[in-house]
Amino acid sequence: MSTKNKILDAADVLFANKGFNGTSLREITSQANVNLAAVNYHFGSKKELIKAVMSRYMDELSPRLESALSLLCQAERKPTLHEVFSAFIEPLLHLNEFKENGTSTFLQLLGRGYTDSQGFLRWFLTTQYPNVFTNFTKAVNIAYPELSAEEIFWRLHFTMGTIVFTMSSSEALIDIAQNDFDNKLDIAGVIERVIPYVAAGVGAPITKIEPLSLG
Amino acid sequence: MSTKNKILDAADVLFANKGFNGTSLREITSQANVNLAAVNYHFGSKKELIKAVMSRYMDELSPRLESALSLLCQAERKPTLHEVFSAFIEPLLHLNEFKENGTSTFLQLLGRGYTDSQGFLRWFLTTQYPNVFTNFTKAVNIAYPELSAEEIFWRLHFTMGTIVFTMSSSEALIDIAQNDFDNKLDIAGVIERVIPYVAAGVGAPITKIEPLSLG
DNA sequence: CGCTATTTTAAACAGGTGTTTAAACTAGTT
DNA sequence: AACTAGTTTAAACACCTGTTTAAAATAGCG
Repeated sequence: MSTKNKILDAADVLFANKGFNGTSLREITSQANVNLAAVNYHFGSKKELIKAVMSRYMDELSPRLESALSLLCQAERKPTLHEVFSAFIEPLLHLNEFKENGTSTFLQLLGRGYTDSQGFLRWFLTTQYPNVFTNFTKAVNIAYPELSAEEIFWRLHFTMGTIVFTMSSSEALIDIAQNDFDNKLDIAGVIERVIPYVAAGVGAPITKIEPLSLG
Repeated sequence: MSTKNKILDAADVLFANKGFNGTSLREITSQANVNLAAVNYHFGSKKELIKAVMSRYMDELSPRLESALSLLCQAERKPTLHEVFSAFIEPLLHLNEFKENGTSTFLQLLGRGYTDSQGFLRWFLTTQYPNVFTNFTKAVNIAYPELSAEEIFWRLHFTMGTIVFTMSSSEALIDIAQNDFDNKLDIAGVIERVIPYVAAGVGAPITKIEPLSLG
């Protein structure tokens, strides 16, 4: 395997588990059995390495997601919200084929990206892969036309939060759940559970926003 | 103001904005106009300072939340999920009185705590303030008795994710929303919007979990 | 005042960070 | 075999990290 890929693989799991700030280049290079300077030689800087790790996933995910959502939008029958969110399952689980546990690390990394590094990764994703957001918005708009653009904006970000946050701590949560409820489950099981939740959340009836009464 | 409080105030906003790992003691102490060694003198270590910052909020929040939820549980009429989540509003907004911008920083800090520092803060909160979780579970159980304990567990963590994640990036989101939709809003407005979402999510109909079909 | 206990201060500590350098090594090509 | 371009290597760079030290300053009290 090439040095570049060895670095990407090691950085992937370390970033997911310890965050971008929490992972040093020395940890990455020693995990990858590679010289320290190799990161700067092949990627230029740590920041560029972070981008490369994310791009590896996004380049695989983005087109699959786009086609799944546009298929849904072009269908005769209006899709349900549940179907819109289910459209994410196949592209996400496909990441597992091209890399073991790809789904979980990708979603963990996404969560890291939102909280670490003061949002530079959010900037990177929204500018480099804007289609993912616009396609998603379109699909939701078809499934629930009464929702205003602003409501969609907020509810989609709530959904991002639910997914990303859940997945970034999914290992710990699965551990707790298996202890407390004696019920075996994995990432796919968590996804099965979260979809009805976010579908119902996005599909919540529209409530007029009024000033808070703190009775 | 005492040195201890000057440090707590400075650490509060810096931790919220840049994360625990991303904030150095030198940033904190220079922001607080205090000598570097003061942190270790008054708190012992950076880790203890983090705990102190969180405890300041939790000690204020926990009893208010407990009484609000138990009031709801003891009422004759069965509460709705919307009411259960609304019970959080007053205790959360009360944090604003006891410290300026208290609400926003607290939820941001909560978000940091889940992703930074490999979950030591989650351990701290669940062991030091377990009532918050059990009371919440009880209230949801009354409002939606058909939900199994395991389903409640998952949906409450989904809700945590929604809230915490949204609030930890609330500033950025509010900025975007104001640009795109020309609609002034603040933290309270976001809370107004997120409650119908999470109430609908937790109240989603129960779906039999089956093995995924990836057709 | 003088004594004590608490607090503040500047300096140093040992170790970790991302990045750069220049020399060594490894193919591939003529 | 000799030259070249690409890659790897160990060492050093300058800077930042949390923590500790011992001296200086401050406050509280008899």
